[in-house]
Amino acid sequence: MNISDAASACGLPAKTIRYYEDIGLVTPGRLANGYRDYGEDDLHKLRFLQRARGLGFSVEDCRVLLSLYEDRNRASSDVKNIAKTHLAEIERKIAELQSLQKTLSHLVHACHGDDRPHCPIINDLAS
Amino acid sequence: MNISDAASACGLPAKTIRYYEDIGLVTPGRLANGYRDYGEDDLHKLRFLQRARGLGFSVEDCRVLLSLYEDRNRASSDVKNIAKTHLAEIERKIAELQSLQKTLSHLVHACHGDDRPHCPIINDLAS
DNA sequence: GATAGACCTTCCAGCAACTGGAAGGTCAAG
DNA sequence: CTTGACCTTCCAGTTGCTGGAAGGTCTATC
Repeated sequence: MNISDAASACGLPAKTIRYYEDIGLVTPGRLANGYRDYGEDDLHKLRFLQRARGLGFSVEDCRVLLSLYEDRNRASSDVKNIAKTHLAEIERKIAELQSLQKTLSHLVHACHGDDRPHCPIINDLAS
Repeated sequence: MNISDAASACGLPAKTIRYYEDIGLVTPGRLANGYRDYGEDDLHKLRFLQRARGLGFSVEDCRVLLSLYEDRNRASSDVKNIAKTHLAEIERKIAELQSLQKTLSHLVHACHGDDRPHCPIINDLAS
């Protein structure tokens, strides 16, 4: 299966699939003409990556998760630890963004938004 | 005032201040020896940038906000629009992260996290 | 006057995770 | 035999810095 069919099969752009090969995540075979040739195993890995990236795991986390995915003797605790760390990071980011949201929505509500120069947002930034 | 004093005065690293000069945000004068020389105006702008970046505005938004800050004939609606757009983006990100958080916390709770290979997290990613 | 150490300068490279585009090879259809 | 749609590699750009190298300058001390 060539790269554009693999792309539609896993939901990743061809460019991204080539990039994943560059960084050693999924290395397909090659046909005589030099074209990449994706087999079932490759497709499974690409779908796995698509899902893991969709859950916000870093590419380096994905590399480790992929090796655990392929390791029949893995310890589920290794997977869980990566996920827990990632979850904690997400929760940290949510809190950070909620704090920004609070500040910004106060400021936005306080600003008249007319054609006059007076602006609580600018005043806050300048303070 | 030289760059490291300006840095302590505005809370930005010297490297960042130089970078802001590179991209044309704050351009201080120069002394005879070539050293940058920050005046009060420069410091006000740097503090403004530090605050605006802290609220998550992009550098390009900051560029516009800075010009509005300096424009005594600005319309507050221009400021408000930028802030509203940014706020909407933050709210979008919060929603996205909360969705990830929900999925991930389900998966993390479902995983025993022991030394056996069975793992709902991996199974979900592979599905 | 020499020297050490703490500044300052510029420029180049790298981070994450792609994405766009150029230049050129290959293949299937009409 | 040409057209168009693939494929290949490689290079550059994105965002917002950050680290480091190589070298100039300033101040204090000996």
